Amino acid sequence: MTASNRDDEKLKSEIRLRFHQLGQRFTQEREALLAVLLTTDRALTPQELYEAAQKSETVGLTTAYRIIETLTRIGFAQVILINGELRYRLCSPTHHHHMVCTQCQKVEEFAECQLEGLDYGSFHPTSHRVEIFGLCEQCQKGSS
Amino acid sequence: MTASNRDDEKLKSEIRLRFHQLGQRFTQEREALLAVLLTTDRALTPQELYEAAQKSETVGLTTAYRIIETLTRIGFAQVILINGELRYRLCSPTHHHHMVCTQCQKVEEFAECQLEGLDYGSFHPTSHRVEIFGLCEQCQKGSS
DNA sequence: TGCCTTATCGAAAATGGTTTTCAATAACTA
DNA sequence: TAGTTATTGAAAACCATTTTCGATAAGGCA
Ligand SMILES: [Mn+2]
Ligand SMILES: [Mn+2]
Ligand SMILES: [Zn+2]
Ligand SMILES: [Zn+2]
Repeated sequence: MTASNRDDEKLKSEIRLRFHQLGQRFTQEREALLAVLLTTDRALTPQELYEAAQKSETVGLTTAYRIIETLTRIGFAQVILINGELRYRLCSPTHHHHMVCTQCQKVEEFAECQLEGLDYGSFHPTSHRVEIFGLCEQCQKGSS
Repeated sequence: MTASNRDDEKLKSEIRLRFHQLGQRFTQEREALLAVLLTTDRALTPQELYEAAQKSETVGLTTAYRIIETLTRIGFAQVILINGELRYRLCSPTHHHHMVCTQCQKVEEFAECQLEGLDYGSFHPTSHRVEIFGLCEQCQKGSS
């Protein structure tokens, strides 16, 4: 099963380009970690990312933390709080929001955004976050 | 400056009632901690809650953690992720969302919710979270 | 009111996720 | 290919949160 909602090849080359612009090297370890992030639709903990990447390449947990930090900082990943845990998901850099399965941590993106016309009074908004929590199709069947 | 958006007296008695129903005692420590939460409009870290309560009553940090856990579990407080930190805010138990100042951590509630009519496809939604980040009125002036 | 049961408190220790350190290594450039 | 320098990862440090457990106090009841 391939990850949905994103154009993975496009995203991958965008990330490579950005890394290059920032003078970052494209190491085997980063390649392996990024491959994991590109082929999952779940939001992962750093530990999970580390374990998954381990299957194809020897990577350190520290390196998993580092790539998460970098990707999040430059806007290619987002943190999501699910069941009290911080998890990370590769994201397309366009504006979108998330449907989050609280059972398997699958994250589906959706683009509709209803927040534009709202009245915020004297508050000056700069960004926002919308998360729909629930059960994905698979998890509805599994645990009816 | 008193906390906005909530009817603090009403909220306080609701919490007392709920605590009583659960067989929880209303100790001096909880009184002091709750007083802090009721009189601030900021989302606090456990450490900040502890320090603020300390001014009127001797409280342990552990107790601050415990009341946050309890209030969150029974729906009278919510966790918000601000600048990478988990912060907690007393909340009215009615459905609402948040405008969050990323500078002073002030949280204003708003009730409008545009998410009802959306099409979630095969995803089964159970709850959602909407957060508007930005600058409150004070912080706009202060750091122009 | 005073007693008794038991929830609660908090200091200290344990836990565990995340960050820092630093010497060895590998990626890019010329 | 050689040289420069970003990157790696094991180990240590860090620090927020949880657990432990003996002492304390809340609150129901006689
Ligand atoms: Mn996304
Ligand atoms: Mn609220
Ligand atoms: Zn699921
Ligand atoms: Zn502010």
